[in-house]
Order: sequence, then structure tokens, then C-alpha cells
Amino acid sequence: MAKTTTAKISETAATGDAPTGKRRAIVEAAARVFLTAGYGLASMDAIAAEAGVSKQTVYSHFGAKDALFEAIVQGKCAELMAPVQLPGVPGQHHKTALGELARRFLATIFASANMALFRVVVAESGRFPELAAAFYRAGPATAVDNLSGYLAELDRAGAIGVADPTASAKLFFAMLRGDLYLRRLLDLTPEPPAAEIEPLVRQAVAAFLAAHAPD
Amino acid sequence: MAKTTTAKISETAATGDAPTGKRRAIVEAAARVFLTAGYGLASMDAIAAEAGVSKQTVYSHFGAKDALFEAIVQGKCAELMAPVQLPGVPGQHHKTALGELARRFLATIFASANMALFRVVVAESGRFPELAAAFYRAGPATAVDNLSGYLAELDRAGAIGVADPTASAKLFFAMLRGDLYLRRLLDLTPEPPAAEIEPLVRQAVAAFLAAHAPD
DNA sequence: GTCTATAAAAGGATAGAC
DNA sequence: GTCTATCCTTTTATAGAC
Repeated sequence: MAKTTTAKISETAATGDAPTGKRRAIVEAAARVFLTAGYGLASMDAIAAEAGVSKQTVYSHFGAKDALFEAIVQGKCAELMAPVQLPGVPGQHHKTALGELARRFLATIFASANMALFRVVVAESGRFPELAAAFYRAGPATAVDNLSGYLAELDRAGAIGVADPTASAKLFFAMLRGDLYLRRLLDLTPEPPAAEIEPLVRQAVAAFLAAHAPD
Repeated sequence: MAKTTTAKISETAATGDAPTGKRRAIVEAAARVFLTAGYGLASMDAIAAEAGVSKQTVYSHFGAKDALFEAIVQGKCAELMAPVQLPGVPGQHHKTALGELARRFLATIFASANMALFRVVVAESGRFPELAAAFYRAGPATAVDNLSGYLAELDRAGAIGVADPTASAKLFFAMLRGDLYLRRLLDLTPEPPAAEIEPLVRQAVAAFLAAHAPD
């Protein structure tokens, strides 16, 4: 609809960005297809059709199926883990701060888009080891780094007792993932509402603090 | 080799078991191919070749690709989770018993064969929801059931304080999986030796007991 | 039951016009 | 840059001989 006929509007930046929006359409379509069908069963035909462009256009932009897959997954890794940052408010009590972090963490990792990404990365970890490493760095490793710094502060302040901040941070997130993470990975249960994660947060924070009493 | 020519030895039970051992060969070959390539990229040709039989023989036994996949995964689910049973020795101290259970649990879930199975089940959970459910029941659910019964006993005996045995059992296994489970899922690290899981066991048991003090 | 073809379709990738 | 049409390979599944 709305043909521009022969007039060539120069809206294309040399390398990357939206020629007419087709590249963006391809990226979004590829994300949908790859994250639902998986790498093996996703077809370039299906991606082109979903994007509303020809297959050749897809190849012009990304060259090959594996390159397109890598581009999609790398992009998703960068964007989806952003919310899991440091506790936030500086003056608040550490129990409150940990609870806040826990809620944001669980909301992020249990989100359907994030679960779909993780499933695909896990499935293709053998064929695309760099993607698995990128996912781990962008997600779990970043979360642990942030929390361990905060735990070290709390230990210095005498609020809690933490001998190995990194190990304790890993333990904290592990307690939060819990059994529900397995059920989400296996697609046995839908994205849980806030009411359902609240008991998990309480259990994990309480257990963590009990295991890290000061002194 | 060793032709039986026309003589038909009646060693074939009506439905399931080894005609000449070919069915077994197909099952083992299909397991290898499916667990390394994944469902989408695994081909019936590759399975037949790996088994050393013709493709038609594979189809004669299992009918279709998805049926073969289901048979393989169901079989693996049943066999691989067997070692994760109750603590074992009846008279021992609960701290020792939990440590023993923890070691067996981690050795089981971190085993390469088990990780490969889990990756495939996760990847295909959308297309084969029954397999995902079967895996969860045979593995995590069974482990939790066993432990929660033991925890309830310990609580009645006053050894530890457990308000919700199921929730506490889930927490225990969650602490054990920890960060290393993610790294194993993503194939970022090989099967860890006993020396590497020992600190995790100690950390988890200590934290669990600290969080479940009696009274 | 098992094998050697073969059918029928789908997939990744490319050529050439506009 | 984008499209249509096409090449070649692989794939699932089946027919028919032994």
C-alpha cells in the first residue's frame, strides 16, 4: 500500500538501520519464529513470510541462517536482562532491599519472553557456545556481580556475615529460582502473578538472612 | 555375518523385545542422535545409519519420528533419575544424611547424559508437553516427595524446625543446583568432579540447617 | 523383518530483473 | 534493496523385492 514507485528516498544509513523498516520487521519476525520453533525447525521461508518480505531480502541483510540466529539471540540477551540491577534505594534496610531485588529478579527471569530465550539458548548451547556464554554473562553473571558487591558492603557494615560474597550471591539467586524455575523451563506453568512469587521471596530472604547472621 | 537364511528362529516376542537386537540398536542410536542434535536437526537417516539398519526398519518399529522421540525420552526419564532416592542409612545423624543425599543428587543431575536429556526436553517442551511433564514427575517431583517425607520426620522428632516440608525440600534442592546448574545447562562447564561439588554441599546443608533451627 | 529404491515435499541458498 | 523464480540438497515417509 502507498507506493513510492521509482522515487528513491535516501533514508538508509550505510550499514545497519531501518531501510524502510524491513530490517526491523525481519528482526522481529525472526525472533518470534526462532523463539517458538527453535533453531532446527525454524525455516527462512517462515521468517520471510512472518516479516512480510521475500526470502532474498532476509539473505541480503543477514547472509545466512546461523548469522541471523546469532544476531537475534545476542540482541535479546542485551535487552532482556536490563531490569536486574542493583537494589536501588541507598538508605533502606537490607532486608527490604534484598526483597526488592528478589521481586525484580523473579519478575524478569520468569517473564515468558525471557524463558523462551533461555530455552533456545540452552537447546543450541552445543552448536552456538558463544551465545550460551553471552547469555550467562549478560544475565546470571551480571546479577551475581551486582549482588556480591552489595553483600560485601553489608558485611563490612556488620549488618550480615558473609565470608564469600560471590558464593552467597549465587546461593541467594539459586534459592529464588527454586522449583518454580524448573517448572517454567519445562513450560509446565504460566508466568506466575506477583501473589505467587511473594511467598518464595519471603522464604528465600528469611533463609538467606538466617544463614548469614552477623559475627 | 552368520546368516540364518530362511530358517525363522522364533525369538521375537509379539510386541516389544529384541527381534535380533535391532530394536535395541535403534533405540540406542536414536538416543545418541536426538540427545546431541535435538529433535529438529536429528534425521531418521542419521538414526538408521548410526544403528546400522535401514531406514525402513526404523519406521517398521516406531512408525514416525515423533513417536520414536517420545519412546526414547520416556525411556530415558525412567532410567536416569533412579539414583536419587531416600537418604538410605536409617540411624545416621540428619546432617550426615542430608549431605549424602546432596552428593547423590548433584552427581545425578550434573551427569552429562542427564543434562543432555534435560536440554532436549526443555527445548521441545512446547511441542511435547507430555514429555516435559513426565520428566518433571520422574525427576524433581520424586526427589522433593522423598525428601519432604524425611523432613517431616525430622520435624516431629524435634531435630529441625520445618513448617512446610514440601517448600523446604524444594528450597534444599534449589540451593544445591545453584549457579553451577545454569552453567551446566548452558554447557559452559564439564561434569564437575567430586572435589568441586563438596563446597556446594557444605554451603547448602549449613544454610539449610541454619534456616531450619528447631523450635 | 529387513533391505534397496523411490516418491513427494521442504529447506537453505542463489541468479537475475527492476 | 527488493522481488520472483529456480537450483540443489536433505528430509520424512512409502513401495515392493526377498
